[in-house]
Amino acid sequence: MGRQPCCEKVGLKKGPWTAEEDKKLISFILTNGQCCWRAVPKLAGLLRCGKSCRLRWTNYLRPDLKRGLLSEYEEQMVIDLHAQLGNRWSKIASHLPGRTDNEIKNHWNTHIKKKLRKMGIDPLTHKPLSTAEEQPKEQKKQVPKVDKSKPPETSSQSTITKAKEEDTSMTSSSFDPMDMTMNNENIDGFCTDEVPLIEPHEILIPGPAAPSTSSSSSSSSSSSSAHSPNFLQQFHYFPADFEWPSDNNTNKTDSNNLSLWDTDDFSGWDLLINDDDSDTKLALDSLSSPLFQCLRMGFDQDSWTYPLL
DNA sequence: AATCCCGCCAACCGCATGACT
DNA sequence: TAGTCATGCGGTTGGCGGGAT
Repeated sequence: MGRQPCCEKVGLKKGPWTAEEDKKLISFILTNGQCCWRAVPKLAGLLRCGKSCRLRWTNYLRPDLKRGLLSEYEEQMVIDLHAQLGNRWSKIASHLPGRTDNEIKNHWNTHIKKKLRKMGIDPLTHKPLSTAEEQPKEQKKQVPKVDKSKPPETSSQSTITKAKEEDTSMTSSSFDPMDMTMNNENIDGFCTDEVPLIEPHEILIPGPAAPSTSSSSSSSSSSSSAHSPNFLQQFHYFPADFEWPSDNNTNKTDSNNLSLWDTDDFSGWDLLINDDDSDTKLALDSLSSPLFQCLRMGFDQDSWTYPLL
């Protein structure tokens, strides 16, 4: 009856992930795509349960993640969406490309709540604190899961969520997170800080096309070892005259490094890959590494998954 | 310099839901 | 159809780092 158990609980590792584990997981996902999390730890050689792997990937390792603080615009988005949706973080996150529910939830609890209180707004009801405090506690509860069609009413007019009558429908509304991604580029203060845990050169991608890299793995989770500049260039993935992005808005120490995380998300790669420059296109078309197969085939920004190879 | 306190956030836990046998 | 499992979600926790004393 049923399926096999997800994982043997015995002997599985818990707690913070090491750089070595991250590398294994990234390599595996980039090679095989996201499927069957139960099998991932076994196949990737990890002593973790699939759930842990999934969380680590979705919350921290996904290349399309934005890192760093939320911009004011994003914060406003979160506030507006929270007013409509309550604590449905995944729904809120789905409107903020590159942000995870966990990240938004944390940000809400640590920053936005305080901010709203300071402004005299109750973060639960989104109403002025004086009146909100008169509300019975029960009414302060978030939207019951069973009644998703009736988001809580708010006194404030939301500029964003008006177009999002039904929260669960991303397709029917005129609100388009991809549009937002584009709009963000014009917004002052939009945070593009990327803080990769692992330097890309440390990622091992199995397969004949993947050049062997020196896996100078360190047991410490955040230390990065010295490595040669423009590591991808060594692999002949890019034309020699390809212009490498400068490192203005990252906090990396070595400005010669190119990080896969230098771009906000994969739309940046898409631009690169769809470059009209035929030489570049030709060079990119000849790529055969699993990583670039992923990139060529297009990162699915709707499901936020990589295509299966 | 040592200790304490507090905020942040990655990761875990438990539950709900849907898929599978 | 019932039992079991995979996955996703939201709430909570615990470790770490930085500031205060």
